[in-house]
Amino acid sequence: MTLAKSFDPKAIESRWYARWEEAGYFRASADSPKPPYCIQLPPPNVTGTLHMGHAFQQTLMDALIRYHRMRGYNANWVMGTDHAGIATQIVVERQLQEEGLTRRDLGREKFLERVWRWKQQSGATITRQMRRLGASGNWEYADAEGLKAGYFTMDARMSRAVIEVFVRLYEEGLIYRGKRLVNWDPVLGTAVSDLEVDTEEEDGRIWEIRYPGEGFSLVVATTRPETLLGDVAVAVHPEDPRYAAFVGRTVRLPLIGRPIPVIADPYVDPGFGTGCVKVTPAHDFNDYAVGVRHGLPLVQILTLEARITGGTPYDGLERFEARERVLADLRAQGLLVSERPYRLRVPHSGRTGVVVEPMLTDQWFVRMESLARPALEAVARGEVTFFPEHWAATYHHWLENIQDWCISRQLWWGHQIPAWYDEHGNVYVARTEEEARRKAGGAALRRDEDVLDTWFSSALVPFSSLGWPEKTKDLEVFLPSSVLVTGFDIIFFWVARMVMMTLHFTGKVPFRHVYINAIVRDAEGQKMSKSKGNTLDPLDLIDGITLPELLAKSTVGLLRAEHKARIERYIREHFPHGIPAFGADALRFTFAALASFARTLNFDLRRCEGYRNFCNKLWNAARFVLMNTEGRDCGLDPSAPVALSSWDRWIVSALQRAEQEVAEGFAGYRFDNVAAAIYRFIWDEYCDWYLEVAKQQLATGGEAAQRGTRRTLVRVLEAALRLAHPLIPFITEELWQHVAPLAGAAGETIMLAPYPEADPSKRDEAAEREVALAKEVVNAARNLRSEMKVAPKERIAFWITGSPSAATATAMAALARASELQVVAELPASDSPVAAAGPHRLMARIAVDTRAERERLAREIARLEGEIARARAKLANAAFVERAPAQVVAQERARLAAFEASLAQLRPQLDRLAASG
RNA sequence: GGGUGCUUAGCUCAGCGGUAGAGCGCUGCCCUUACAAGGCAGAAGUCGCAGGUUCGACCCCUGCAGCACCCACCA
Repeated sequence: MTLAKSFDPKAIESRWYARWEEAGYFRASADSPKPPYCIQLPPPNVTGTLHMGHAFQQTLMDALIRYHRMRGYNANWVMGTDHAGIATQIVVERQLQEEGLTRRDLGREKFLERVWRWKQQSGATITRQMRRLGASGNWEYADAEGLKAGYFTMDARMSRAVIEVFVRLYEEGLIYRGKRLVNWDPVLGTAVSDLEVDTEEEDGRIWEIRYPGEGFSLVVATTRPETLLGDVAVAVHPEDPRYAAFVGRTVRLPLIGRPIPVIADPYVDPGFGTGCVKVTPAHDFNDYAVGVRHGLPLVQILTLEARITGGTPYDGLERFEARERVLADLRAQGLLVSERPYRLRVPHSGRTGVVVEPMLTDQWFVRMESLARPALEAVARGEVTFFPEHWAATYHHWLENIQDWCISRQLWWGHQIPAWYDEHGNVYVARTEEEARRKAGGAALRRDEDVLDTWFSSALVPFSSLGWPEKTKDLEVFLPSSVLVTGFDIIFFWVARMVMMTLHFTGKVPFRHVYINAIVRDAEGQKMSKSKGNTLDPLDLIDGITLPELLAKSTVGLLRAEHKARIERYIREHFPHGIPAFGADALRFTFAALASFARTLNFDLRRCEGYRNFCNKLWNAARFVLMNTEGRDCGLDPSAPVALSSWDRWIVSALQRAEQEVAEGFAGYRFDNVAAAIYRFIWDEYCDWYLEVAKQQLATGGEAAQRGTRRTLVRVLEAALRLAHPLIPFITEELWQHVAPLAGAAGETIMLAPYPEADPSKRDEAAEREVALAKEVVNAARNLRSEMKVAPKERIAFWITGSPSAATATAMAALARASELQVVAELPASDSPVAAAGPHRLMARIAVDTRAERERLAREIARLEGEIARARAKLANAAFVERAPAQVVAQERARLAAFEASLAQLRPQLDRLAASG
């Protein structure tokens, strides 16, 4: 069967994934005798869609999984999806909003039904997209819901582990409940953790306000004048002489008239502002600490919706409105001393972007200190290793300064906290309501309404996905997993917490390696964002998309209509013809090629196009090989004589080198090096040199030589396909099916074929040297042809000195279009163009364009003279000769000699041309 | 205020104490029966700046500049 002239990714990809999955190639089991290799997928949001970051990360994971599977490991890629509490709830609430409803209109039960429905309906999207990418995940593993999507963090099994962990931590005193100041998102109406708050610098204002006392007054500086309603003191530094006399006295709170004390606290920086600080313990983290130290009361002046409350004249006003009213009133009363522009840091909710408010509420916390210590030690001891290693410093820094983790969220979508209260407010933490009731002695109980932070369940994934709290064999075999592949943005959210929780509950680290992948940006290094229009959908890169379709999908559902024109402009400029279909393999190869240890990855469509071309190159190379080997003797019969040329031995040797490079690349998570080694081997060596030489060998070689060439062609190609399979699974499978039988390789899929390992015994230094020289001669000949403007098709004869090898002769005929290679002791005295290549001197037997040749020679001579001057200067330096390693000095001498020999040949030729011309 | 990373060809990026590299782009010539998504040849970089170490620095050290990001309670 013959292959199409160019490869069609769509046709190939649709064929293979379903077959692989149905055949069960992705499965792994704890009962396998093979050594385990396990990766936990960072579970994507169940209702989400695949973006470039996912596609990148998953490509690398799949490459690792396929690589190890082929190497004989029991490769288990544990799949799953995350319920993503806040994100998912927001989406569904937005849907309700369009119907004019709120979640409270529905009530908790109905609302949750609605979220589950949305989850069922959209949950397949992202796993379907992952399949398009070729992700060979173990979909059936931990698949409690029977959806072939792995676990879901809220499925029965995972939920059980969450409850168990919560109860145990509570019983150990590591979870506690308390009224604390927490970051509050007034739009979502929930607490968020420190990590979910993004502090941004903004242009704002700072005001100075006078607080009058008896016979004196103090001026405080503030960026939030409305909070003075909740002030309970004015603080000064204990050693500030300006204010020492007033400490212990009282000032009156402007607008309110409440008397508040002047206190001394070292927290105050006397050098900043006026040196007086208003203290609002109920609405500021620092002031809270001050309040605690001084036993000050808490005056709450904001509702959970961030409106003023507390019996002030401003009650009911929204906080920013209240600010303006307070300022106006202060101004009216002459208490506003100054107003200046000011750069300030404003905390925003990572989810809604709204300004968060420190709010005094009852919340659940995890005590982190004792959990953090072992997690630090595990990394310090090298039980967990970061790639690139500098990320360990980030990890350490956070864990060393860790704060208690607020885990309760005032949401409905999530794991409801397993705590019940009796009518007296006593709390009973239990696995079930029954158990709680027993503990409460049968009292009537009410369950805590809050749910857990999504990251709480995520932190348990390394063991909960393996069946914990049962003592399963999976836990023994697949924990710790081999490597975690994830982004640096969730080192705190997820990585550190997994290490802490897994160590605490299993005594094992969750994973041995952490590979921190780069963040995907656009080609110009800009963050991808929908409002810029520079996002790329991995599926569009795979399938292609027309300009109108791209415009339509990029501008649909925009939050701000005014962005539309800008986005359209961006897209028309950057994707004037839409996006061609590159196919999953090209996309994957691009990701791998760009995956160096840099922290950003600028995704360039042109790179993707280049690697699509690479796939096409591979396709056509296979086509050529099949055309020349199918139905012919490929040397499978061991009794038939096989003759191997230096070129045949060389390509096998080069393959070993490539295999070695690939192995090193994978071992160090240098996917860019893996991709480069494969690319270079297939394109630069196999296609550009070996295939061309093979044509010659097949055309002119004897029976045994042809057999040897065919055998080498198919065998090397077959191995190269296996070598490339982890990066480009679809095309390699398609081609392998055709090529493998000719190479004598058996098996129903390349996926399970053994991965090629470098075999030192197949290295052939002699062949490599011979071919290197042959290439040099060919290059020199090609250069002569090109410089002398010989027509590409024209065959010309060459003279050559020295004793060219058979490899050189073959290559000259195949690649330099030499009609004849005449070996001579000395080049004839002729004006014909001359070049030097290693020990050889080469002369093209053509009528010369004297001027062009003189110019060419002069250029070449100048280059040689430059090299010679540099080498001589180096060798003339006594210090260099004495102190540099002998090998380096010898190498320098050899270079000099080679340059001089070449020069000695070219200079007389130039003289001769000068004389004759 | 701490901390991390980056600065190499037009663009995107590798690199290494001993001859500056790749992909894309660019120039010229070729529709040579595997591939024009291709072939061949070629141009192109004082490796951010200034010092230092060294026989030798793009690489190691110090300082500086610029860019990016992370953390942090200065009202």
